Amino acid sequence: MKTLDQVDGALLELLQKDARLSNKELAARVGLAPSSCLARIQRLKAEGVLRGAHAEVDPAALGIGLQALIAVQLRQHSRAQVKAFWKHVLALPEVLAVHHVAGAADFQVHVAVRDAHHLRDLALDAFTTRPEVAHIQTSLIFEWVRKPGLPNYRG
Amino acid sequence: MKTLDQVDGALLELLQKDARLSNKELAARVGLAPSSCLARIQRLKAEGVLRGAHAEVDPAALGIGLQALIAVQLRQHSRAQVKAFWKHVLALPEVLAVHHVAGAADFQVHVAVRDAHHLRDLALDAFTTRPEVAHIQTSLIFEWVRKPGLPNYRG
DNA sequence: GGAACCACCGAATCCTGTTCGATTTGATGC
DNA sequence: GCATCAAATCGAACAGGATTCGGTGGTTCC
Repeated sequence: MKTLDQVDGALLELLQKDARLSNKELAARVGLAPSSCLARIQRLKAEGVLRGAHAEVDPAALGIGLQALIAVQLRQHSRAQVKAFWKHVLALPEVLAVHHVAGAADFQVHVAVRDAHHLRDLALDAFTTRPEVAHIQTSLIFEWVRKPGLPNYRG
Repeated sequence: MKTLDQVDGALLELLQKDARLSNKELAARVGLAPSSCLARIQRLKAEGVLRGAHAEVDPAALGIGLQALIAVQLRQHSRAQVKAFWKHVLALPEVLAVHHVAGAADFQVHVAVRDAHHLRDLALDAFTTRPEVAHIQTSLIFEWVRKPGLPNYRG
């Protein structure tokens, strides 16, 4: 992977803010001809720097009434248990994100559910009953924000 | 906001997987004419269901060597303190996401930093020294995944 | 100095996005 | 059952963007 220059950084920043910008618009913003801009973006994709783009949707519109963070402690920390739990939890439709962490808990799982009833069922059926799970602690999410884009420590 | 039908759901799902799909392609996938498809998408945007699209970028390419979850406990839970902390933390470039939760901690903050040194400085300078912060606990992230797209509890 | 290389540009072509009027579909009221 | 209205869809036409390609300028390395 070649190192990124200022223009690459600017392109990535723009696309992280709005992935639907046209190539022409992008080119104008960074001061490049559309053809050159396109070449850059194709290179970034080929190198794996640009991994894709995802639309952001209003959770309420999809019937999601509440979200929670579930901190999970496993009984053992064997590779097999970690892998099994990881795979299981990723397959659940309610799960938005999974973090495997070092700390008080082993996993932090972000889930989106219809309502409190749904959350209880999920916690009981998909977490507590799992053999590798020792203990869980559920935290209701009042509000959350994800900043679009990563910080750039190169440019 | 009007209720979403099957086609709306399919469009949202497709766009959450790949926000750069062309209108023509989208139309073909859901079995609509491009013009009708465009009208749908404009309606979804106008209603606030479709909020935007963001590119996904390889963290390593931007010089991000490690990430962490920081659980924060405030001294008091006054509205003023919560708001002050929220605003402060959102302004930090290292912060990817903030969750205001009900549970053992008051906030869960997801941060991305260059290295362990950078993380220590961040914890000390931007968290521990804050007057409203009583206690923090940092968990290193080994690995994490965000599933693209929300579950749809309507369709 | 010269040759190879790289990124860039601008024009030409092809394709897509978008608009608009006509048509169909479905619901409502008589 | 039939007429009426509103909403959604379609297809054609126009405008504009995406993509390709040959040529140019600058840089590096013999």
